[in-house]
Amino acid sequence: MSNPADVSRATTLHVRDHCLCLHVQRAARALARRFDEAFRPLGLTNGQFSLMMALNQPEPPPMGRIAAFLAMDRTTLTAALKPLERRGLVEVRPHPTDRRSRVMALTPAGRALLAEAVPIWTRTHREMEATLAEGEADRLRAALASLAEPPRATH
Amino acid sequence: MSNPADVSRATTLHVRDHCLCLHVQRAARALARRFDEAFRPLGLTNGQFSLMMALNQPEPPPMGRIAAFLAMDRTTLTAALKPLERRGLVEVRPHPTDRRSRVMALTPAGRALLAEAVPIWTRTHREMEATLAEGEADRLRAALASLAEPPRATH
DNA sequence: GACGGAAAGATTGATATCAACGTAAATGGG
DNA sequence: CCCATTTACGTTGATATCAATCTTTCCGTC
Repeated sequence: MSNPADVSRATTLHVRDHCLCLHVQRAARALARRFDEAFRPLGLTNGQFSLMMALNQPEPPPMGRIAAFLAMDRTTLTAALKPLERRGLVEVRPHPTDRRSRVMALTPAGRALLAEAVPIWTRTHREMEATLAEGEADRLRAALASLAEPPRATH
Repeated sequence: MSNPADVSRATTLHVRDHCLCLHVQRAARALARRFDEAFRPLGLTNGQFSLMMALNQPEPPPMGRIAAFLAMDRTTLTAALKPLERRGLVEVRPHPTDRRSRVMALTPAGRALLAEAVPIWTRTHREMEATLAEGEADRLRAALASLAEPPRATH
């Protein structure tokens, strides 16, 4: 039944308990569900909220910059914009000078919906942060940010 | 142009810098890409690796237990099994006594592929953990685990 | 100005994710 | 034993995610 080449029980348990990738994916799914549920009355997901918040700036940003900020593929951003455009919350326009590029901006309806979403975020985030020890949130953010950075070249 | 009801610049920046959900999603995407790339020679994704590792136990577990462990929807697990079944890495069988339930088990080919994947995980994980300060990984895992827990009822 | 490489996105195809709804089986109370 | 409830999954439809590949445009060099 058991082959000597198989992964041992001890190794299995070690990986399960220590894999940061698994821990992060698990937390990502749980948090996504929780915020999705909170935003549901507005018809927004956590990802749509974060994207719209990233677009809420004076100068309409190009797609590449936002994709990098969200650490997502450019093509994922293209797809994520579709439902928001359909609902008239976001507008995509050609870049004024660079014809390769496109810039994104919230519409008035988008800004209005975002304003409704912020109190929900505040409440949900406060509840969530309450499960963490004092000062733990800051440390957590810092650690996640360093993990999200692309691997440094070793030279 | 600017409506008094709009979300202020200060609020926008606060949410962007503090939202744990965003930080976790970002790290999740970055880590997923990194492990996916490492496992690519084997044709595995990080999620498939974690799932197979979770199945690598003496008793074939039922779907619900694994879905809970991975903090994912049961239907997501159903979908995730499809490619692994097609490749003959995992087998799904009816539960021996409970006819509602189904249990999953690695095939010999699945166990063999998992054995190839473990050294890749070890190397990649070591590189990744190196970007964290001493003891930071343990704290990070603990914080993520508490975030991944379902919100406690307040009574 | 032509040309070659780099940059910015789009499209396609595969998998991942979950809510909503539906089905079947176990379970507990009468 | 019967029925209502709970439990365990599946299916469908929508969105999310990324690699691979392609097109268009910009920029620097000659």
